[in-house]
Amino acid sequence: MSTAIVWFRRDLRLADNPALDAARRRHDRLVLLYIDSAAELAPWSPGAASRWWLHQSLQRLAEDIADLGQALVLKHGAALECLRELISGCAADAVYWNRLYDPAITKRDRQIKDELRAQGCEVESFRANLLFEPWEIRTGESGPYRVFTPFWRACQREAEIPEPLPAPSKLPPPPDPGPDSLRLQALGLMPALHWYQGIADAWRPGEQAAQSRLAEFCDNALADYRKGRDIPSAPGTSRLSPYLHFGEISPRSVWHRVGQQSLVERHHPAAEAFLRELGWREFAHHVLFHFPDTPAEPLNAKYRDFPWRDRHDELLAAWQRGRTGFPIIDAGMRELWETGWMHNRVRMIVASLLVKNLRIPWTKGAAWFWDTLVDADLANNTLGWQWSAGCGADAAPYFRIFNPVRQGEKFDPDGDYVRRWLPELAELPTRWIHKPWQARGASAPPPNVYPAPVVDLAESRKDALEALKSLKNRPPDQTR
DNA sequence: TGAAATGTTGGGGCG
DNA sequence: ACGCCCCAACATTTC
Repeated sequence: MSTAIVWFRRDLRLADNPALDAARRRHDRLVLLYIDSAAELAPWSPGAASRWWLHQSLQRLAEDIADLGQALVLKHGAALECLRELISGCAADAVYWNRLYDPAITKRDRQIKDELRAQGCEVESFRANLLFEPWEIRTGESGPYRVFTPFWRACQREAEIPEPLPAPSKLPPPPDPGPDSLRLQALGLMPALHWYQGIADAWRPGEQAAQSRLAEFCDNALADYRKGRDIPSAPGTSRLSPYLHFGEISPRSVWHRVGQQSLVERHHPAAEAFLRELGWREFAHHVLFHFPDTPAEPLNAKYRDFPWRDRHDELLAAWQRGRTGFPIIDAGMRELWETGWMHNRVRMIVASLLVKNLRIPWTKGAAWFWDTLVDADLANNTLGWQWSAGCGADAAPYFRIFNPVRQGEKFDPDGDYVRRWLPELAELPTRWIHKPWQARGASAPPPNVYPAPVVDLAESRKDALEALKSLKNRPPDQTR
């Protein structure tokens, strides 16, 4: 009689779960475990919106497991201690988990693996959450990639991506007696105040919802993805990011479902464009794995001395609350606040404004996204912000400064997105919808209804370029 | 996965 | 018929 612990982390699914699959094939008794070990992941323990999602997702997973006659065991505390207690409590022989790649997590997991093996426990980790391991993909000089396109080409030279594993239809029972479990409520993941109604209305966490979201995307939006993905008022993107972050769906499942779409084969331009976004996710994890300091430090070292604005609390607050006076920005920031998510096109626009026009450090934007996004992911968030700030891998050149008016007119031409999130501008004619400060007479929104712009676009753009020039004259570009 | 400044072209109005 | 100007539309350069 042998017992294995399956340690769930951010792989909150039954389908295509290699650790679960191996454990149920090799052992007669299973303990299905989740440990709330957020404290040891500081400063990148999950933010408020992520904790809400995690709570919901754990609830779904526990239900799905209960349907198979098993139970999800919940623990709280340092992971190594929890595992040790459980191993001795149920005489477990093995611990299995699926790998994660955040620096603090890889370090901790390595330690746990060593310690448990030293005490004679079998430990195995599995690839489940990435298509390609960060260490598998190497440049010609066998270093990590820092540019996306050659990285993605190298990935595509790798072997075919295996088909996802089916969900088990039955599971080995728990040991007898089964281990104690905390109640989900006791983890304290749900916010004390009821601010999450908008998020709850916008999302349905869990593995089943992830599968139907994917199917709906493939049926309705995939064919027109290349254009549709840039229109924030339209359902043109997959909205799979939170499901992928928490592992409610695996990238392999997405890869194969998109590749098999009857109308849109793998090499159809629409499928390639979408799968390329999965590629960016891979790239973000690759970069974070090889450059573990990047959540706090620019990859390009010369940006450490960038002349950020000194006192920016008020401007930062205006940006966070969606009170900058630029409709596309404010609409995005309110979509984020209300639903825990923001359309990717708009993420780029709000990031550009914060970093370039307001000259507020990108780490402040990253911190706000970390706390408010339901898909907050250290790899993706870090790459995205460093890309926007121009200091990261394959970054946008610093002089690439988005003009929120132009971007609004280009990607939200009728103002549908702005009107949806800024009801105070609902009556404003389309002509002024992206520049209400130019409206005159009755259609002009009074300043107590909608604020005037917090910066002058032309002037702040010039200042940003000036700041960049001050970097250029610095000693040789020391990238690290 | 930019924007603005500057340069070029070509059609139409008009003396 | 012609040259001139205006300016939109596009292309190129620069940041």
